[in-house]
This record gives sequence, C-alpha cells and structure tokens, in this order.
Amino acid sequence: MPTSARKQREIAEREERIVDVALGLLVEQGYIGLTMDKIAAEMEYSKGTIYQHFKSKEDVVAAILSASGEIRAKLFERAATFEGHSRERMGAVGVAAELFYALYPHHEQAENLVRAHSIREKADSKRTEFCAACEFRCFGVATGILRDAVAGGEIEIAPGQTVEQIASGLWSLYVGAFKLRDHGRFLEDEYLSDPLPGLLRNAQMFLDGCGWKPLSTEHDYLASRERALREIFPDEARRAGLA
Amino acid sequence: MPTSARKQREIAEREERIVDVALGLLVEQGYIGLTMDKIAAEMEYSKGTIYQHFKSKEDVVAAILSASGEIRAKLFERAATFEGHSRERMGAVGVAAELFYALYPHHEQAENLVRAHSIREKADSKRTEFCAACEFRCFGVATGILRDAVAGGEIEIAPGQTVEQIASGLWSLYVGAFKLRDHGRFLEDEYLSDPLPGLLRNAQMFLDGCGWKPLSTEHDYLASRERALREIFPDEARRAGLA
Amino acid sequence: MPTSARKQREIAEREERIVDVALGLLVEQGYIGLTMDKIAAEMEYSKGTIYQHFKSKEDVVAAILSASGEIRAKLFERAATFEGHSRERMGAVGVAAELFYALYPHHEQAENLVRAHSIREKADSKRTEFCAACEFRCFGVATGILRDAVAGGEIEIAPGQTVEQIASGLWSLYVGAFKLRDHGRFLEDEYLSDPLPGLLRNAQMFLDGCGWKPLSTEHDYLASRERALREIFPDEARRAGLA
Amino acid sequence: MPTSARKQREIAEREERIVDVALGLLVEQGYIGLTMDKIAAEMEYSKGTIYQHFKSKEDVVAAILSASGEIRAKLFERAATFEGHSRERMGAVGVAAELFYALYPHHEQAENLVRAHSIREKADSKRTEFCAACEFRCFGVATGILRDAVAGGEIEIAPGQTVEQIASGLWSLYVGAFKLRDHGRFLEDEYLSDPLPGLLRNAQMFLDGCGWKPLSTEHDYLASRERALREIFPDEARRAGLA
DNA sequence: CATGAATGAGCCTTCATTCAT
DNA sequence: TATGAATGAAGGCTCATTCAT
Repeated sequence: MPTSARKQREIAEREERIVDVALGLLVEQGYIGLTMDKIAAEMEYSKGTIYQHFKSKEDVVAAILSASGEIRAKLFERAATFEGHSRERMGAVGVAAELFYALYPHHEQAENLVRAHSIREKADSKRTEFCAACEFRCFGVATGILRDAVAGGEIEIAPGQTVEQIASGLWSLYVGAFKLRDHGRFLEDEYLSDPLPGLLRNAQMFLDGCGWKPLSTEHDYLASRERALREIFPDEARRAGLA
Repeated sequence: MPTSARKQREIAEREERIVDVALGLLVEQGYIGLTMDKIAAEMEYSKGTIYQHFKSKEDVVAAILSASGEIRAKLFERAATFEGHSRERMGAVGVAAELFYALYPHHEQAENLVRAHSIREKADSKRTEFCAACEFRCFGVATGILRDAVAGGEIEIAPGQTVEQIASGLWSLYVGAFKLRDHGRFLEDEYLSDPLPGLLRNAQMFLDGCGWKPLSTEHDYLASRERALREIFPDEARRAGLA
Repeated sequence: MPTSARKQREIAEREERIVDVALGLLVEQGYIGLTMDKIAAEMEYSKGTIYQHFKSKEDVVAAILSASGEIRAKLFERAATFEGHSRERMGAVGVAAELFYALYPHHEQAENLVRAHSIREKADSKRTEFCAACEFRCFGVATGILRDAVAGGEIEIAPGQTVEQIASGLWSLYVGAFKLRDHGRFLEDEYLSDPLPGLLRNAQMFLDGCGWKPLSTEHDYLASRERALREIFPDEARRAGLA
Repeated sequence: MPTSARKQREIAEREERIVDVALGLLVEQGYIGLTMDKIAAEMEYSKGTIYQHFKSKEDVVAAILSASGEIRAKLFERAATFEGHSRERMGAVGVAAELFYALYPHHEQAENLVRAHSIREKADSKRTEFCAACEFRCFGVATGILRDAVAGGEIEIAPGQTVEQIASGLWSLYVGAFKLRDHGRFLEDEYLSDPLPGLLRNAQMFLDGCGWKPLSTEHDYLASRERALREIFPDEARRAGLA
C-alpha cells in the first residue's frame, strides 16, 4: 500500500513548518541558539520526528537556505517580466532584491553560516546543490537582461568588459548596502541604518557611468520603481511596508 | 624584580601567535569550530596559558579583529597621503582596500562571525571599542577625501545626496566584489574567482556616473593605481603579488 | 501516547536514588566533593541523564534538603497529635526530633552547606521555597503547643518573654546536642558521642526553669516518651533502634 | 648564619597577614570564593610566597581556625577569672561566648568546612590538633566552674547527671541561638534575627531548672553581665558594640 | 511512524600547585 | 628566597544523535 497522497501532503507541510520554526530561531538567536530541542519543542513534535525529515542540524540550515533561495529566484524571475525598456527591467530586478532583503533578512546570515562551517559535509548534498542553482538563476536573470540591452543597443560593452562584470557591480551595490545596514546597527550608528535612498541613487550613478540608456537624467527611474512595486510585487510590497 | 624583558617579549610574541592560530581555525572551521582546546593543542601550550592572555573565547575573536582592523586603518591613512588630485587619492584608498583584501582575506569573514554572535558581552570592551574605532577611521578617510573634492570643485553633491552615500557606494563595490570572490570559490565557479578587473572598471563607472572629475575618459586611473602601488605600498604590493 | 506508567515510575524512583547518592557524597565529602560526575558514575547513568532530573548541582542539593525537610515536618505534625497534656505533647515533638536526627543524620550538615553557598540562585525556586515552608511548619508546631499551654494555664509567659523564645530554647538544645555529637565524633571524643541522655535531662531542666507544669518532679516524662515512641512512632522507633 | 630575629619576626607577621586576608575572603565569599590567587593579589605577594608559609589551601583554612580558636580559648579563660559566685562566673563565660560570636562570626562556618571536607588530610596536622586543643580548653573552663559550684554546694548533681551534661546544655543554647540568627537571616525572618534577649533568658531558665544557686529570682544576672563586660572585656565589648 | 529518555563527547572556564628563573 | 608563568586535572553544563518502546 503506497503512502496515501494525504499522508504525503501532511509530511511536506510539516517539513515546511520545521523550516519556518528553525528559521525563526536562527534569526532570533543565531546559529548557536538554534537547537534541535527548541525546534521540537516549538513544533510540538518529538526530536525523533525532526530527524525523520532532516539528517542533521546542518541539513535543517541548508533547508532554510533552500527555501529562501528559491523564493529569491522566483522574485527575480518575476521581475524580469516587467514591461519596459531593458534598464527599467533591471530596475525591477533591483526592486526584487530590495523586497527580498526586507522580507528575508536572515538569508544573508544563513548563507554565511552555511559556507563558514563545514555544514556542507553534513547536509544533504541535494539541498546544497539546489541552493547553488537558485543563485545561478538569479545571476542569470541579471545577465540575461544585460544581453537584451546589448542586443537592443541600449548599452555598449567595451572591449575587455563583460555583462557579468556589470551585473556584479549592481549586485555588489545591493549586497554592500544591506551589509552596511547590519553593520550600522551593530555600530549603533544611526546614519548607516537606512541605506535605501543612497542605494537607489548609487545604482543610477553606476548605470549612468556604464552608459546604459536611457540615462537617469532622461528617465524617471523612481517612477519605474513605483510601477514595478505596483504591477509585479503588490503583495510583497505591502508585506514589506513599501506599498 | 619585574619579569625580564626577554620574557615579556616572548609573551607578546605568543599572544600574536595565539591570534594567528585562532584566526586559522576561525577561517577554516567557523566560529563554532574555533575552540580553546584546539588553539591550545595547536599552540602546544596548555589551555590555562591561553587564558592568561585572553579572558574568554570571545576575547580571542575580538583580538583577531582588532589586529587586522588596525592594519586596515593604517593602510587607508597611508593611502590618503598619496599625491594627486582628489579622485586619484580615492583611487589610492581603493588600492589600500585591494591590498587589505589580498593580504587579510579572513577579516571580512571574522567580522561577520563576530557580529552574528554576542561577542561584545564577553570580550574585553577595550578591544571591541578599538575595532569600532578602526572602522570609523577608515570611513573617515574616504569621506575626508570626498569633502576635499567638493571643496576643490571636482565633484558636485546634488541636493539630497551626501558624501557618505558616495563613500558607501564605493565601499559596497569593494565589499561586494570580494564577497563575490569567496562566494565564487564556494560555488566553484571559476569566472567569479577573479573579480579584480571588473571591480576596478565598475568603480570607475560609478565615479564617472557621479561626475567626479577628471572622468575616467580624461585620466588614466590604471596608471595612477600603478603609481600608488609603487609609491605608497611597495612592500604590501610585493607581498600580495601585485608588484 | 504519553510515557508509559512503568517508565514514569522508574523515573521517579531514579530521582530518589539520585538524591540518595548525592546525599551520601555530600555527607562524606562536603559540598565541594559533591560533583555531578561522581553522582553519574555512582548511579551508572550518564551526566546528561542526571541533568534531565535536576537543572543544576545546586538543584540537587535543594532536592536533598526538600526530601528530609518534608519528612521532618510530617514527623513534627504527627507528634502534635499525641494525647496528653501540653508539656507531654511537646515531649512528643522532642521524640520526633530525636527520631529525625537518628534517621536523617545528614540533614543538619546539608542544611549548613546549603546556606554557606549561594544555592538559592541556581536551584529551582520551588524547591527552596518548599524547604523554607517545611521549617516554618516545624516551628509552627512547637509554638502552637506552647500557645495551647498558655491558654490552658500550664505555663505563664512573663512580660517581655514570648513563646517563640521558649521554642527557640528547646530547638537550640536539640540542635546543639546533635551538633555536639558530630563534633565529638570529629574530635574522636567518646564521651560526647552519645548526647541523648544529657539532652533529655537538659530539656526537662529547661522546661522546669520555665515553670511548665506539670514539672519533671511531678510527672514521669520518660514514661511519656516511651508512650510516644510506642503510640505515634512505632515504625520509626524500630528503624532507629529505639523501640 | 642563622636567620636573623628580624627576619623571623617579619615572617611571622606575614603569616598573620595571610591568615587575616584569607579570613576576609572566606567570610565575604565563602570557601569557594577563597582562592590562592586572591590571597596573593590582596597581599601583594606572589602565590609562591604563600606556599612557603602554608602547604595547601586547606592549611590556610586550618590556620584561620587555629587563630580564632585560640582567641576564643583565651576569652573563656579570662572569663573564668571573673570575681563572683560560681553561677556569675559561668555567666561571664557566656559573655565571652557572646563576644566571640559577635567578633568572629566566621568561626562557626570555617569549623564546618574544616570538618566537612577532607581538609584535615591536606592541612598540617599540628594545626588541626591545635584547633581541637583550643576547643577542649573552652569546654574545660565551663566544666571547671561547674565542679567549683558542686564543691561549693551551689549546685547539686543528681545521680546519672554530670557536669559535662550541664555544660553541654549551656553550650547548646548558645550555639543554637547563633545558628538561629544565621538561619533567620537566610529565611529573611526578622523575628529570628536578634536572638540575644531570648538566649539570655533561656540560659537563666535552664540554670534555674538545674537549681544552680542563687536562682535568677534571687540575683540580678543582667547586672552581673554588665559588670563582666565592664571589668573583663571592656575592649571587646566596645568593638562588638555592646559597651 | 512517533517518541523522548539516554548518551557521551565536547565546550568553556577555574585554580591549586609546581618550578625555572 | 621570591616570583609568576605554566600546567592540567577537574568541574558544570549542553546538545546532536540514537534507539528501545
């Protein structure tokens, strides 16, 4: 007798709940504060049951990463469907990144942990591979738009320059800005704590420097950003308080 | 009779060695993989001796950060003495950052770990304050140069924009690039592993976008970079293999 | 499915055994000689298991005290039901104290140790409060009988004197006598080692001095003592070898 | 060249200081808070030097006990010289006990420790023997006065009764009262915290019960107590705040 | 399948004691 | 003789993981 579909569904749901609970602990109390006992207690399941879903604590962390990693990839892919010229579409990807950082602030931290510790050894390799695949999907969205822009003549790639480089630059500006936010909180420096306005402006400066047309002097990218929030991410924007 | 000078020196040297050993463990095995037992074993000293130098495990980590934090601050301050126009001087600071990342690749990672766990409570507060001070020194060097540029009319700050924003943008490009490098190693992606050329170009794009004169089309910043390496950081460049 | 009844019983039994083992260590080797490792070793259980019963070493000590504290309170309360005039009833409480000292000779020592170190902070507060409550119950039995005696006109309380004072005096004679016994063993002095006859006589002297009627010259309190042993504490008397 | 007398004196003085410092730590922080490091730090001598005076930590505790034990014996012996009838002289010994408890409140605690732990094994046996001898001197003072009283016809010893028993009774009342004081502090019970008035009255009740003449109804023992404080212990009374 | 008691390696930290200088 | 750096055995406690029920 094969496991019934209902059973299957219940198991999948529980797995999600475990990841959720573990995520909460990870965010609130750090990797050290995340213990199998606490997960089990909060789940109102026994530890043994947790171990039927995940082969180790590390595997749980990898699952957390997988979950938010996929969410990010989906956000990016949705952003790419934004209707507009290529630079506007890249702007929509930026909006996706903003929303992701706002809604899943733990992701960065979990990512560091996964890389730092020898977690990979103890996590299910399917999960770690899935995480990597999600990252490539995100990067692929950005470089895809850039290639469209090249094809459409909206940007010119100088000799020795590549679309990957430009994508990396944008990615850096975003990652750096949010890292700075966390850093600022740590240093208790008020100024650093809201990096968003600076980030938006810096991204425009950078793309202007790259000559990606229309330049920010020729087009209102803040309006495009608003449109993307409205058209593509109405739910997420509301949840992130950016509606 | 006070402890002999020789003894004193030996102790100071050992303290450095402890920090080195601990750093190695931290980078290789993460915060959790760093234990006082392992430090002692690798040092071939007893645990008690380690505790005569540092009051807790957290204190050791803070010492790691202090050590490289000060080195970075000094590199930045030396860079600011580079002779040239303001954008060239900022370029020299970029060189300092490059060298720091090349020579102390762990610092970023250690910093992340330190913030993730509540180090501050158990580390000697002098050390944590010193770390923060070093960061402010670095940031101050960059904003100082930007203020010089504003005063000299080489850059214009639009309404609502600040020198801190621009400094943050540059900082992000650098941090992001090196984060990407580590990430790329993790993903075993060869392309990402050498982010330097892209970083240099991206920084120029960004500053061009900001309108910092002379633009990269008007001045050979690669030549300036070579000069900074030669004039300010000959030793470090050699050690980093950038000579 | 809740833990089976058998399992539950085993666990409760083990908890008692832990307290017993810990008590032995405490008496033989003092508070410092009592370690969780030794308890675990003697129990032939792992340390982790001990910690599933008690939250800390201090909690174990508090449990020791709770256990014998409650036994004492119950003995005292049973003694108060002795049928006779008020001084005879107080005599029965004295019998309860004798039996308690004979059967739980460690209690006093454990109590001293517990107060000397800051147990309260780390022990489960329920346990420490329970210990205090037991002591108040004992003291309350004695003062209750004294108030009966005052009401019945068998004793007169002079101005400035209180029933608590008299109770304290009796308590002191008992505590002192048994402390002297331990002391005598320590000093290897044979004479001091059997303080009981002296104690009984001293208590009568004291109560005679207080004018509690009938005086020891008017009533055979040794006979009352025998009756109390027989009527109220037959089991305990046998176990203590006083039958 | 034999060690000079000056040197000898210095050494003896330092030994006293060590005992003083250790005593302070023992009283303030308990046995666990008493460490050789703290003693050395407070002495401004090195740990090695402490070990030239005492063979172990336990030996230091035994020295503390020896010091206050001898003080007590001397107080008792001085009390025995009080001029008056035998019961008054015993009262003076009670005053000595009062003062000792007031001025050396740690003694009891240290005594418990010494007995509880296997301190004796690690302390110099000369010291532990000296402690025992001091106690016997104290007990001897009390029984001596009682024998005088018997010889003088002021008290009658019934068949089966001994002077040691009566001495034990008194000793119990004193020990119990001060134990109760500590206990009361622990239980945070205000009533118990000043046991002195009750103790004085209880002792009189007890001795009246023993028929030691003159009875408390025939003589003002509070006045005798005042006289003893004045004539024998003026200094100690002032230091204890009883002047 | 679910449970949770049991395990035991491992962690951080302390401190009495020793001994080269 | 004095010093204090070095030692290392413990100690209390945690927690990932297993397995009998």
